[in-house]
Amino acid sequence: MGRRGRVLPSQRVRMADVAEAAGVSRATVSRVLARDPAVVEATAAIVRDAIERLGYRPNRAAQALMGASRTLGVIFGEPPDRASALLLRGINEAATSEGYALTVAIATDLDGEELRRGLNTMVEQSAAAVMVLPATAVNAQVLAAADVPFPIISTTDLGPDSPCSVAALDELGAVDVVVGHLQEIGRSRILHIGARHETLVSQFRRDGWQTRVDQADLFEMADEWSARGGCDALHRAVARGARPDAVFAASDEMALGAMYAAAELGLRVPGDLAVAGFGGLPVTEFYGPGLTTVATSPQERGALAVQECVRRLSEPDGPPSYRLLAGELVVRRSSVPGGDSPGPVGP
Amino acid sequence: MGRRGRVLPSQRVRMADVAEAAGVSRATVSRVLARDPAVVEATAAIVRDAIERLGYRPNRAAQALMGASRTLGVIFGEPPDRASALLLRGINEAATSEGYALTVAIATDLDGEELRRGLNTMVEQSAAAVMVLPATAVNAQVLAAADVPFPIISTTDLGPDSPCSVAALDELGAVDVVVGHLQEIGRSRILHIGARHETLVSQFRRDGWQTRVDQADLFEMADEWSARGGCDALHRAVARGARPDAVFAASDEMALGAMYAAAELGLRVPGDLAVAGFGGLPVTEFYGPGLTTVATSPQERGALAVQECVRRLSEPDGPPSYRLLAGELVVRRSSVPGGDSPGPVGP
DNA sequence: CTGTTAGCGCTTTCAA
DNA sequence: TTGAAAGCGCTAACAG
Repeated sequence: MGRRGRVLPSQRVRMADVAEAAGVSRATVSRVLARDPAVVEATAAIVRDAIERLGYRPNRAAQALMGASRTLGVIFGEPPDRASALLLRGINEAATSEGYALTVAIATDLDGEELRRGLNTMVEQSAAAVMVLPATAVNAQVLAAADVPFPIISTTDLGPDSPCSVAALDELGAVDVVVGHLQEIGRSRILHIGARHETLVSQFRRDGWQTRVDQADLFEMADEWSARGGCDALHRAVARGARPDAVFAASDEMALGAMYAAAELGLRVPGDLAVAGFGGLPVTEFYGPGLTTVATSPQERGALAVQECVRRLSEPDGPPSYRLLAGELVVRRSSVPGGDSPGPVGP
Repeated sequence: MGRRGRVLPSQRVRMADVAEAAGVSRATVSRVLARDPAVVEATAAIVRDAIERLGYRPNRAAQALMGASRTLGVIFGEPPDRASALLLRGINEAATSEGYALTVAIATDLDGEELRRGLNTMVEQSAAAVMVLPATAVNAQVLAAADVPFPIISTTDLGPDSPCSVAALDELGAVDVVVGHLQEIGRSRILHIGARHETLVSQFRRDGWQTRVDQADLFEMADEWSARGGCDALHRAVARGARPDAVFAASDEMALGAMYAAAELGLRVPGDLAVAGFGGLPVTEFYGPGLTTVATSPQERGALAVQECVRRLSEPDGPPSYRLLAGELVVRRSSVPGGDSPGPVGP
C-alpha cells in the first residue's frame, strides 16, 4: 500500500526511480554509483544515462545510515579572520575533490564546552573525520579525552604524542625566523605583543620569542587579538618605560595597531622601531610602510588536513600523523633600515 | 540473528539502548527528544536520565531520512574575507540556538557551475533550507531556476521579486550615505574604485555612486578586490589624468591600497584626497589615519538569514521575505578636513 | 499517555 | 553479472 500517512511524500528522484527507468534493480544502481567493477559496462552506461536524465542525487543521510559517511566536519576556533576563511577554502576544495561534503561548528569559549558540543554535532551528523582549527589548551584536553567514532585532525600543533593527527604550521620555527631577522638588523630590545594567551598559537608565539629574547619587561599582553589591542599594548609598554627598538606582534593586525601607536608616539618605523607581524596575508603589504611578517598558507594547511582525513579513513589503524608546514619570512619596509616613511599615511 | 554481515557494527548508543535502559519504547524516547508534551514528566525524566547516562546522541542521518532535517546549508561566494568569517559566526550562533547543524559549500566561479554543484550537495545533505552568500548575476539566475526541495535565503539583495528570501545589506542606501558625506565635506571629484564587476555587490556599489556622481572618467576598475587592486587602480586613474579630490572604494581593503598609492604619489589624505571605503570592520580604524567607511554587521546579517530560514520552514507557504539592513556611516580622519597625518606610517 | 508497526532511501550479503 | 531481501536508526500514524 506504500507510504502510509506520509505527510510530505518526497518529491525527490530516488534510486528506485532510476532503477525502474534503467530496467535494473536498485542494487545495480547502487553498484554503479560505487563504481563497482562487477557491473558490466553496458549496464552501467544505461544506468548512468538514467541518473543523468532524471537528475538523480543520492541521499547522503540514507547512505550514512548504512555504511561510511561522506561528510567531514570542521570545527572553527578563534579568531574569525580571513585566514580562517581561507582555511575553509582550502578544506572545501580538497574535500569536494575527494567527494566529501562539509559540516561545520564553532567553538570559541574558554572552558571547552562549545568544543564538546561541536564534537557532539559531528557525531550526530555522522562525520567520517573532523578537523579542528586553532585550539586552546583546554580544548586540547577535550580532544584527547573525546570519545568519538571518528579520527580528529588538528590544524594547531598538539604535539607528536597527541591522539589527534596534526597538520599545522611550524609556529616555533616561523617565530624564530622573524625574531632572528629583527636581531640580524641589529635590534636588541624586541618587544613581543601577545594576546589571548589561552590559545595555543598565542603561547607558541611567545615561546618562540622567548627562546631568543629572554627579557620579561619586553613582553606586553594585549587585551585582544586585534589592531586596537596592538595599539594599546605598545602605548602601555612605552608608558611603563620599556623602550623597545623593535616589535614582534603575534598577529599582523596587532602589528598594524602597533605601527599606528608608534606614529602617535612620534616613533619612526623602522628607524626608531622596526615592526614585524605574523600571518602574511597579501594585505599586509599595505600595512604601514609595508609590514615584515611570516607568510603562512591557510589554504595549503586546509588541503593537508583533508589529505590526512582521507589517509586516516583509508588506514583506520594507522597512527595519527604529525606534519608541520614551514612559514616563510617576508621582509618589507617596516624592518628595512632606511625604509622610513616619507609619506603622509598614518595617524 | 541481528546485524547480519555488518562489517562495522555501530558502536554508538542507539535510541533502542536508551529505551531499554529506561524501560520504555523507542517511540517514547523519540517523543522526549522532540519535547512532545504528551509524555508525562515522570517518564520523561527517566528517559532524559538514561540519555544522559549512556551519552546518547541522536543520529541526524536517520532523523533526516524520516521527516524534516535539522541541518541548514550555507553556500559561500567571494571574497574569502573576515566578513564572511563573521557571517558564518552569526549564522552558526543562531542556527545552534535553533537546534540546527550547518553544512557548507563554496561557489566562486563565474558560470554558476559551482553554485549548481553546491545546491546539489545541499540536496544530498537534505538541508532544510540554504543560505547563499554574495552572488553574481549568473548565480542569481541559477538560484531563480533551481529545482530544489528547500527554501533559499540570499544575503545579497536579489530584489523583492526573487523567489529567494533576502536578508541583505541596503547597499544603495549605504553607498549613498558615504558618497553623500564626501560631497558634504566639499569634494566634487569623487573617484570610485570598483572590482569584480560580475558580483552583484560590486554593481550595487557602483550604481549607488553613479546616482550622485555621474562622471565616467571618475570610475576606475581594479583587477582584484584587494589592497593591491585599490593601489594600482588609483595609480592608473591619476596617470590617465583623472585628478580626483576624493576616493570611494568598493571595499575597505581597496581604500587602504588607495591611501598607500596616495602616499606614493605625494598626495595628503585627506587634504589632497579624502578616502572612504566600505565594510567597516574594526581594523579599519587603523587603516591609514583612520578610514571613513560604512559599517555593516555581518553577524547580524547571518542571524537574520537564519531567522528567515526558520520562518520559511514554519510557514512553508508563506512568501519569501525581503529585508534590508542599514549600514552605518563611520567618519574617521581619512575624510575629516584638517585630519592630515603628521606621522611616519605609510610608504 | 505509551507501545506497535511500517517505512524513510540506501547498501550489502546471499543466492541465482 | 545481477536481483531479492534484510536492515541501518529513527519518526509518526494508529491503536490501546
